[in-house]
Amino acid sequence: MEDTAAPVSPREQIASPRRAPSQQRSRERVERMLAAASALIAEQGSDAMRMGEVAERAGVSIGSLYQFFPDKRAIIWALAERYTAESQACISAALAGVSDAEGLGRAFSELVDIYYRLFQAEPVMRDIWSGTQADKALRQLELADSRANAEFLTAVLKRLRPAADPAALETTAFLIWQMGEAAMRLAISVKRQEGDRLVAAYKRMARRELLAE
Amino acid sequence: MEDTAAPVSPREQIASPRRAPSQQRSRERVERMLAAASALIAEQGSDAMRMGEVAERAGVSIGSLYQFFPDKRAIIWALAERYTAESQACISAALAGVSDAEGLGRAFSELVDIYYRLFQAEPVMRDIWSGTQADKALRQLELADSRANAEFLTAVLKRLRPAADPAALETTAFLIWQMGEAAMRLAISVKRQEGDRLVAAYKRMARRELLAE
DNA sequence: TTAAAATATGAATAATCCTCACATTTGCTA
DNA sequence: TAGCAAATGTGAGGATTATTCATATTTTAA
Repeated sequence: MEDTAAPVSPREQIASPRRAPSQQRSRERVERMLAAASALIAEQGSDAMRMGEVAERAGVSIGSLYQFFPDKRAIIWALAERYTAESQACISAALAGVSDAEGLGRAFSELVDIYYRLFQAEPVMRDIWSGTQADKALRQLELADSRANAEFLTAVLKRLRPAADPAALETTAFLIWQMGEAAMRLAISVKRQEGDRLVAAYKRMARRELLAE
Repeated sequence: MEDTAAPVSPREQIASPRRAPSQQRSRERVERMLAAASALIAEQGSDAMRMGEVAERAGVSIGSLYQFFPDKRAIIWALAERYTAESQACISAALAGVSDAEGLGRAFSELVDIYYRLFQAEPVMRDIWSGTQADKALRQLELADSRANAEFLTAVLKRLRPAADPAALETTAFLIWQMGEAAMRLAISVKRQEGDRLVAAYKRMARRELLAE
């Protein structure tokens, strides 16, 4: 009745990759697909997003959608990748010029504010990073992104505390980063006022850890 | 073609509740269903868990499964509820007798260790709390659980620092708790050694926040 | 001009969740 | 104990949706 001897779970199979659009026409259509997906995720969440609806709203056939995205997750991944690229640039810029403890404190505080506002304003980003735990590929992307972001922080810390154990600084930066994301996620899922207080508390904790010691 | 005027997204509809098993026979069968679900989640994750497979492994028909669980999420919720009940008892016990800062430090440290070991040892628990973001009902359960756990911590803090603003203490406790869960999730998704260091770093940060100030 | 490559299409396939009409078992009362 | 109502058991089939594929069209490049 079932598969006679399936070596892997069907859900784990990796979809065959698709060609990247090479012509102007298809590049535009892919953009429309991503825009449609983004809008639908904002409206209903990525779980409720239907492939047929994405195609319809983008004005393409369902077949065209699958011409460029091997499966549903690939669309979400593509959107996620854009967000990571954007935010990394922003973080890198914010931390690049930091040269003393005071500067770090200020830059970090601003960064948290920016991220918090971003989380509040971007339902798509929120949705994608929420689903991160369920999807291995997405989880890897998020971890890689988090590590990259932590890297910027680590670089600053190494500059400020040359004597400290580099591995410990890396751990600290990575943890602070991940906790920040957790704090944001928590903050947006409770009442606004409590959310603000949670983010403020996180900021205080993180700054204490970053500056002291 | 589509629904003519669907007032709610079909995915958001809440499944009709089911009768609780009242006879000995059915209670045993429900136990078997939960055990089967648990085993399958441990093997493949809750997303890959198939209702048909749960029924088959439990030795019941698919219809019987739906007799007691309105939908797939309900099974996962039932398992989640058991874990929360168990862990709350454990946390309450660990923090109940704390009366001074040193005791809090010790109790908290032990609690983190216990949780970390639990996370490492229980793939089902891990899986369920991971999927928490995607499922509104589960997310609510997790938040409620987290609040309840933070409550124990808050109670201790209020005892130790009667002068402090109670709302601030609550926020602190809640945040520390959620961050702990984030740290655990992170720790188990990286190499063991790095995970250990991350948990240790979290412990240090959290203790500093709990004891100082 | 024309053949090859790229792209477009949507009916058909496949995998699953879940329902429902009907069968069986249990608990209870006369 | 007979007999009935409630509880429980069953699995074929309805419904939804991701994904494929044979085929048609458009673009590129020689």
